[in-house]
Amino acid sequence: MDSGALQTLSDIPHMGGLDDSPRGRVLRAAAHLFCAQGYERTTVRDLAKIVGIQSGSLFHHFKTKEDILCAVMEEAILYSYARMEEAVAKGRTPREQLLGLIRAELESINGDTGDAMSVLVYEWNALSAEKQQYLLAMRERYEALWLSVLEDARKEGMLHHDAFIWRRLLSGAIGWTRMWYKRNGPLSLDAVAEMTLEMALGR
Amino acid sequence: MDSGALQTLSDIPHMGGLDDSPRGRVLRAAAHLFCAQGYERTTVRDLAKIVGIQSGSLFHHFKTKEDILCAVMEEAILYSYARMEEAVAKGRTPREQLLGLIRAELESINGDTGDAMSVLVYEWNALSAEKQQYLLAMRERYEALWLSVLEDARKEGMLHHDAFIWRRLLSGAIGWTRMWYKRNGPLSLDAVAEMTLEMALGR
Amino acid sequence: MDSGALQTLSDIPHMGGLDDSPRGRVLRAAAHLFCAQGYERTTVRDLAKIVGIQSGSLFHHFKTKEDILCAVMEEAILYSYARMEEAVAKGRTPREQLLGLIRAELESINGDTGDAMSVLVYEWNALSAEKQQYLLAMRERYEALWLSVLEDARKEGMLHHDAFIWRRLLSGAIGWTRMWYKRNGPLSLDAVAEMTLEMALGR
Amino acid sequence: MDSGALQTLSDIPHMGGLDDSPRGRVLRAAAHLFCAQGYERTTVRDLAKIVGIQSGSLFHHFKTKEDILCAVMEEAILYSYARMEEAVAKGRTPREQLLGLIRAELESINGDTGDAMSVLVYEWNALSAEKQQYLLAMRERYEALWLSVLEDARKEGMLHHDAFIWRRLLSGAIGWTRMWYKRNGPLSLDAVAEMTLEMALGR
DNA sequence: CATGAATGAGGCTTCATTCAT
DNA sequence: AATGAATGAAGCCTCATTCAT
Repeated sequence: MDSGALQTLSDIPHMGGLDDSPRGRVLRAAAHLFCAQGYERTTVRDLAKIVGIQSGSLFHHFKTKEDILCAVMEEAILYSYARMEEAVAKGRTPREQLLGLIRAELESINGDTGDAMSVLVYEWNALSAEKQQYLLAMRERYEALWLSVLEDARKEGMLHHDAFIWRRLLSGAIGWTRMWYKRNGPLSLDAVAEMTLEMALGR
Repeated sequence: MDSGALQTLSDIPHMGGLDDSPRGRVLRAAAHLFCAQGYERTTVRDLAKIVGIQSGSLFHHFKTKEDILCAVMEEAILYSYARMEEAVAKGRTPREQLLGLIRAELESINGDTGDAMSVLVYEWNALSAEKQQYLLAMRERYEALWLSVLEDARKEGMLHHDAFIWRRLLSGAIGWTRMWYKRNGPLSLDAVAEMTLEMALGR
Repeated sequence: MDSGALQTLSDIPHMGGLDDSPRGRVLRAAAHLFCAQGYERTTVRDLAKIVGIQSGSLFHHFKTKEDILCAVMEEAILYSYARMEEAVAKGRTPREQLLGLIRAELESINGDTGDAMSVLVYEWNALSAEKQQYLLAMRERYEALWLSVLEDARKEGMLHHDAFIWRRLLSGAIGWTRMWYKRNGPLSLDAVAEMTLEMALGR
Repeated sequence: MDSGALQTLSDIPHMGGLDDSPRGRVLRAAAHLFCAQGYERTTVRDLAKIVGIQSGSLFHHFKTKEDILCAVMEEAILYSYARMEEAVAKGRTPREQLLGLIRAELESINGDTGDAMSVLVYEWNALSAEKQQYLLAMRERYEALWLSVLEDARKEGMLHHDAFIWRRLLSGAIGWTRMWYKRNGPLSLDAVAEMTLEMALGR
């Protein structure tokens, strides 16, 4: 989270499915900078410098700075959703599916898409109403996947309360891991996933 | 981008222990605007307008805009800490104390200090390193209170894992309530506190 | 019309009723530069330099560069209209009134408001539709004054054609004087006015 | 600011002697856009889009944007001059020649070369001094033709004043027709020419 | 203490022009 | 000839901060 000196692109993890096209390089750098410094505090010159182009050249690929922000968020949602969908498909029981979901979201938040996921949460207000609307549809599909799995779990008696609220408490707990979880520390992401599941289901 | 019309001060909840001095009025308005629009997107003119003074006059009370941000955060920590301390003093068992803590933090985050608490989390990167250092000491005392209560609970066999990690998962879950909890909805804060405790301790 | 090196404000004629307020100084300089170089080719820094302030300071007095253009045009219309109204009031016969009008418009176009009048004609397309609408109301009142005098002349048998068309031919002839009439030349403005009237009425 | 949707080339009148070579197509589009939006407000991308090529390709035909402007003006002068020369040759008396000239210039200004003629007047200042110099020679030849005919008329007692001044008043009146004359209106160009001649010569 | 005009650095964006393909 | 990505200078405007009144 601490930016230090401005890096070059090769120091930034290769996020999601972004290729080495100019567009992909801009989005990777943007996710990193918007997360580390904040959207407003990141200038288009900062961004261009890391990508290795002139600031004016950014505008061949994106019409405005806000479009870049929006594209970063879109990639975050799409890529994370894909990971979650795969996890749900693999799980054989609601418990396995729920663990898979937790594991997938933890991976999205703490892995190579983590910067973009943070930006999605922290810079939401920087978007115009229209762009919020556009992304909201994607976010709803994302949440619907969670709710369907939690609802299954509730029907099997694993949850004693509303699936909505349970998702929200979980969402907060998982999202917050970004603030403290260290990839190279003693704790594996799988272990965090297990503990989170335990917290969710008791025992 | 613009969150509705700019309000006047009397529409903004009377946060914490802030009196009606110029300083108090500025901090209340700042907490509100920084939370609603973000620190960078809030201009000192926006702020002055709500307070009902000219932008130049702000600088008689605070040296810089960043000082205002820092003061908002400081108030948030101090006031929330006081509320938690009181809750712990009232609790007779670790369980009661933990519920009290959860209830107190939920109140801080969703009550009249909620804007300031949000700013504390969302705008942390806007602070210079020195100011972060200054506030970090207060945040550590704040966390220490949580850890001592959780540690007591763990000693009594109520927690099966590290108190640190449990605090972090709880912290995320509680903090995130700001995104979804509605004061005037069907769910009381006490009910949320109970559910959160249940999640933390199982059963 | 040839700008040469950028001048300082004191070299620019003291147009119309503009006082020495910042606003007045900006408008005088703007009329001069917009006329000499064109609106688009005049930068706000050019303008600020002549006024003797920083470019950012312009925006305390006018919200946008376009607002400055609009204000220049407004002053041109209002001031010229006042001059024409006075001339009409003084004339005792349609012939005298018509000569007075011609004389007044020649003065507006070749005198101290000449830059602003040129800008009004040459930079009309630089205005947004809304601002054009706003000024159009003023221009219509301006033209109405001409038409009423020309109509009186026609009723007295001095004109053999439509007043509308006669006004338009006259308007072109008068406006174009800016391209060739030299104040310090051998020809007085009164002489030009006489010749123009003679052209209009024959004999 | 934006004068309706951007058209395609086939909507633009086929000006003067311009063929369908790339050069001719660019000049036709440029005359139209420079007139409708102004030279500075027209981007080379606007221009290329109407022509149906990429903006970079423009520079295979013209070295700079200013060269395009200059070429438009040059075509305007040359074509209009040719039309006037023909009219003079046809006239048998000074009166006929003068009417022919007026008719020819009205046609140039309100016909298919009208855009280019407007550009010649309105965008003169956009040219560098060298290019102005270059075109000035052509304009002088153009004016000389007028003056010789007016001088003949004066010698025959048809004018009571200086031919120079009479040309200037006429030039203004004729040029200004572009602002109000409508081709499809009730008034023919021949009628306007007659009235203008009447104004010039009296009776 | 309050005002509000002025500062001046810096932000986002546009655009004519170039050049490798 | 044509393309279209890239350049880099320059444009308009914003904004925290200062200071004379």
